[in-house]
Amino acid sequence: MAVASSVHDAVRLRLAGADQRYTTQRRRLVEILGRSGRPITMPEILEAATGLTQSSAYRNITVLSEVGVVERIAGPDDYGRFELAEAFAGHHHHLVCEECGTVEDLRASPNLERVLGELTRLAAAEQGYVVTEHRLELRGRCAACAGN
Amino acid sequence: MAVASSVHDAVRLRLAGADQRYTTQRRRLVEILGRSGRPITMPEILEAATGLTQSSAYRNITVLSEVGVVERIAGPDDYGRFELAEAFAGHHHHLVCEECGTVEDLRASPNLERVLGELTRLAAAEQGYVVTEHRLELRGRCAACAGN
DNA sequence: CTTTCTGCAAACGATTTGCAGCAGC
DNA sequence: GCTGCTGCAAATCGTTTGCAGAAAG
Repeated sequence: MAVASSVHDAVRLRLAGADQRYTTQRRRLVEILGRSGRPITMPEILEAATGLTQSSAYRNITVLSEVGVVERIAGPDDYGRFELAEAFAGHHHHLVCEECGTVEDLRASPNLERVLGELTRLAAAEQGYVVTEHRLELRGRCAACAGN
Repeated sequence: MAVASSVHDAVRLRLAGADQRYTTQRRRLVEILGRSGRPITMPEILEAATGLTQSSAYRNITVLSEVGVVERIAGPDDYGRFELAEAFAGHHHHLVCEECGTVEDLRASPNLERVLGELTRLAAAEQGYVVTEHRLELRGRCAACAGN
């Protein structure tokens, strides 16, 4: 399943706004992240596409982060995980397998999200917080590991 | 506010179960983490108590993690953050300030917890996960930074 | 006393960066 | 063509580890 060209257009636009170019390598990164459907590590990114240099991949991930196209999250191990930002991948949460370390996406129903958003805003307000985003992390065993 | 001696007793017990000793330095770490009321970085830990060596502090944090007394979470920057595990600090969530990077604790209302429980059940059902724990991360501006 | 800690200094590994040549616009 | 990107190799920095002396039980 390829990434929609509208996504590429939007990315190009964001990059242009920061005087950045949408190069072959950056396009490939967006493709890989968009296809994976879950946050992936740098080793996984490099494995998914030959021809990417590690240092340049890091540099480009950084640039894409700065223009709000990519988000970096911290996994259970030493590796950072990268995914398309919510504006491109949609709002979702994460399931972290404590056994194999994989991180999966989870989409919640609009109903639950609405209640969640409201309650979090309320709770945080008690401590003077202005909440801009919420992210839920569920830890446990993924289907594959729970079967063992 | 000092850490209750019952906590120290429980920690000593857990350590003893792994053939580990409850040394002065480990006790001091538990004190610091227990008093902070929020996850703190290694620099903050070392600043909070003179006489702690960095390498030993890391080693002891690792040991305390292994026996389930300390938990390590990833903050917005390069530093890991450490806190007492839920068994000692109670169930709570995190507020991450996008401006200053500080991480605060947030205790949720029963209402909010109920919604989280529902999301958890949903995840388990849809993707075959066995969820053991949930953690909510709210991003935004802390009271100090929102005032600016 | 024995085993586990501690401190020091050196090692590690993910990520970053300087520099010279290449590619987008 | 100018400017910004790429690849390479070296640097950075939080964290880990080896080893010899100190402390817990």
